[in-house]
Amino acid sequence: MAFAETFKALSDPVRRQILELLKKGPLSAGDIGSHFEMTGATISYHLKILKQADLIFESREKNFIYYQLNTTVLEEIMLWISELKGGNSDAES
Amino acid sequence: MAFAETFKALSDPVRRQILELLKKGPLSAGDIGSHFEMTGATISYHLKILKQADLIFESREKNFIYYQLNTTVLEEIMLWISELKGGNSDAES
DNA sequence: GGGGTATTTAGAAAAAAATCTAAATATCCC
DNA sequence: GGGATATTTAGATTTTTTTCTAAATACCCC
Repeated sequence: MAFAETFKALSDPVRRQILELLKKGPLSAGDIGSHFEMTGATISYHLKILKQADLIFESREKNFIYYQLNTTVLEEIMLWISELKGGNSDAES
Repeated sequence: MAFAETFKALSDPVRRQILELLKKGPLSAGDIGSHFEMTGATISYHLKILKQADLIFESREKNFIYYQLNTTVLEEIMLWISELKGGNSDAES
């Protein structure tokens, strides 16, 4: 159940910002890092969390690793929130 | 910007479960606590986080404090996720 | 008012997460 | 192969979060 993992991954501002950066297209770890005031190691840590949550995936090319958004998991989150908003749990009248 | 707060609040499994309990209707702090293996103080802590994130609100009655879901903030989260999925940031063709 | 129940607050302890530095891999390209 | 660049891993430290116990509030009802 990677569900909890996804929520955890989304809870950090840096990681959300990374996702927003990737919205515009794939970026290398270095490119991503250049947007933040932290070491590459820390960025790598955040990328690992996002990867484990299935929110991003990587593709290797030349000497770089490019990361891109994986939106499929976001559907699940949307569904959960939607059901929370939706009201009663089983059915409606 | 309570946005980050909301994500943080949603990142904890206990708090998500509390929200799910409240989906069925208002509950007192004690009622909520009876669903978990933790002290009332800890439940109170989680309720405070949820309250600060505007995910729940309380109404006092008799000797009890009843909590209920506030779904308005969830819209914002949905929107954010939706835009992340949606692709380009400003508009569509 | 005063005992009783419900909940919160304060403060400390334990657990988890974020960050750094230094070193390790991995891959490119000459 | 070997130096150069990109990224990750390991381990330690700092910060944040979760949890507990004990005490404090708050409110009810006799």
